[in-house]
Order: sequence, then C-alpha cells, then structure tokens
Amino acid sequence: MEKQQNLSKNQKIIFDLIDKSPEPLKAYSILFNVQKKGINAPLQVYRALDKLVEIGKIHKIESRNAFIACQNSSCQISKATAFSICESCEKVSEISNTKLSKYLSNFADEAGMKYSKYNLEFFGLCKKCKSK
Amino acid sequence: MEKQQNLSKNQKIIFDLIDKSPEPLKAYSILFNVQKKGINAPLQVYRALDKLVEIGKIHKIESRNAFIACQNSSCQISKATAFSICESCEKVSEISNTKLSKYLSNFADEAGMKYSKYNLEFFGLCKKCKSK
DNA sequence: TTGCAAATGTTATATTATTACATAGTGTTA
DNA sequence: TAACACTATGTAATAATATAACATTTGCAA
Ligand SMILES: [Zn+2]
Ligand SMILES: [Zn+2]
Ligand SMILES: [Zn+2]
Ligand SMILES: [Zn+2]
Repeated sequence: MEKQQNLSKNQKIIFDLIDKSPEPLKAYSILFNVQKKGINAPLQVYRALDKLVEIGKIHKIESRNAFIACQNSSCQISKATAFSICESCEKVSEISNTKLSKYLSNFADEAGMKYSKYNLEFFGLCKKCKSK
Repeated sequence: MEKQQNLSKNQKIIFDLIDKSPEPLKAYSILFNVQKKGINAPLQVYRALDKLVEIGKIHKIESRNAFIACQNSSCQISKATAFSICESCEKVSEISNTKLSKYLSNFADEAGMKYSKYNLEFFGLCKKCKSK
C-alpha cells in the first residue's frame, strides 16, 4: 500500500495485481492475468512472488497456495503473520492484533526455545456466511 | 500412537509408515515406500492421508506439504494444531501447550469473531542447529 | 441378504513449483 | 570508462503435488 519504487518491472506488475484483488490469488491465475503484460512463464511469476514475500509486500496463505497483499503496514518483514480464512466463501483477511502478535512472538516452548517467525491461520465462517 | 483398529488396510499401512518416521513425510515419498505393499497410485495415498488428517491421526505441515503423526493424544480432531519447525534441519515437532491452545481457541478478532479451527507454525533453529 | 457407506483400484490429467542455462539491466568502484 | 558484483529477466524443460472420473469391492448394519 505504500512505497514500491524499488520494485522491479515484473515485481510491480504482479504486486499491483495482487494488491487490487479482493481475494488471494494463485500463481497460475496470476500468470494468466499478466500474460498480456509480457510475463509468459511460471518462473517469472514465482520469482516475483518469492521476492515480494521476502520483502513483506505480500504473504502466502499456505493452506491455500495463494497470495495476498500485506494489509498491515507494520509487518514489513513478514515474520509474524496471522490470517482468518472463511471455509465457506474462502475470504481471507490478515489479522493485526497487537496482543496476539506479542503473545506469539514471545512464546517459548517447554524447552524455553523461542522462534524467529510464525504463521497462524484461523478457520471458520465469516460474518456473511455465518448469517446464511 | 493408540487405537487404530478402525483404520482400513491402506490407512493402516500409511499411518504406520508416518508414525515410524522421525521426520515429516511427503506424499510421493510415502507412495514410493508403500509400493511394495501394493499401493501403486498417488490417489490411494492421498485418500488415506485425507482420512487420517480428518480423524486427527496425522497432521499436514502446510508450509512443507508433508505429514507427521499426531504427537499429542488429546488433539483427536486436529482443530487446533501448533508446530515448531527448524529452518536448518527441517525437524518438526508438535507443540502441545495448554496455555497456548486455550489462548488461540478463545481468540476473537476485532469483530468478535471466533474460529473453529487454527493451525500455527513456528519457525526457528532447533537446539542442535543453534549450537552449531 | 439386501442395501448403503466407505474404501479400493486404475487411468488420466490438473495444478503447483523448480532446475538449468543464457542474457540483460543496475549500481559501485577502480 | 571499464570492470565488477549483484539483481532481475527470458525461455525451455521437467519435477513435485494433487485431483477428476469411473468402475469395483468391502464392511457392516437394518
Ligand atoms: Zn502483513
Ligand atoms: Zn465467508
Ligand atoms: Zn496432534
Ligand atoms: Zn535443526
């Protein structure tokens, strides 16, 4: 949502597409959508996705093999991500809850081990689907 | 680790393999390993995996597309899973921490929405790898 | 013993992701 | 500018992961 000057051409094309999408996009759906812009091969998409994930502009929804733009300006490094996923309509939102992220970032297991990174996916029914 | 009477033939073969493995197994590695037992097609493996996940005997490590046996006798339904993953040696352990699971099971987002299920993956270096 | 649900077998195919190798741009510094 | 390192791009081929479709069999309960 903010600076993207330093994105390369392909990275920018692909980020813009994901950022405009109301739903997570899959790699080959991205590929299909950017072919008119001269991106022809899966690898071009995956390379851009890798970079965008690395710099925190997008996140991968692991359980869906899909990508969404970061909705939380503060998680530039994407080391601490949490999402809510509707199992009916597949709507996905990034959760930015300070208490939750503090709790998880400070979590230490029985052995006292702390972790440098986490990804949390919540599943349920979104408001809309619940009321149906 | 406990009852498995009601597993079918293929389910049992595949569960036993996963349960004995010190590391998460991928579907096609499972397939390769059970071909001598007469399981020849990917679909036979995926069907057993789906069922085993459904009944909570195994869990899928989403970020790795791999499967491990449930190490936590209490999570029969696999609606609340947490794992620690070593980014160096790829060792994976299931975390069973009552506080954590209570915290997450009761978590409600800004809109007050609660979730019926979650999956959490922590990443870092395991003890062994850290001391290298 | 009929009937249903779950599981199996088999083939083909869809979807997701990477390897390998060649080329081009970008910025830094000698 | 020339040399260098680094990042990004282009292209082809292929590997790895997962599902569709359809026929058959098995386990078990009414
Ligand atoms: Zn984010
Ligand atoms: Zn929904
Ligand atoms: Zn478990
Ligand atoms: Zn390790």
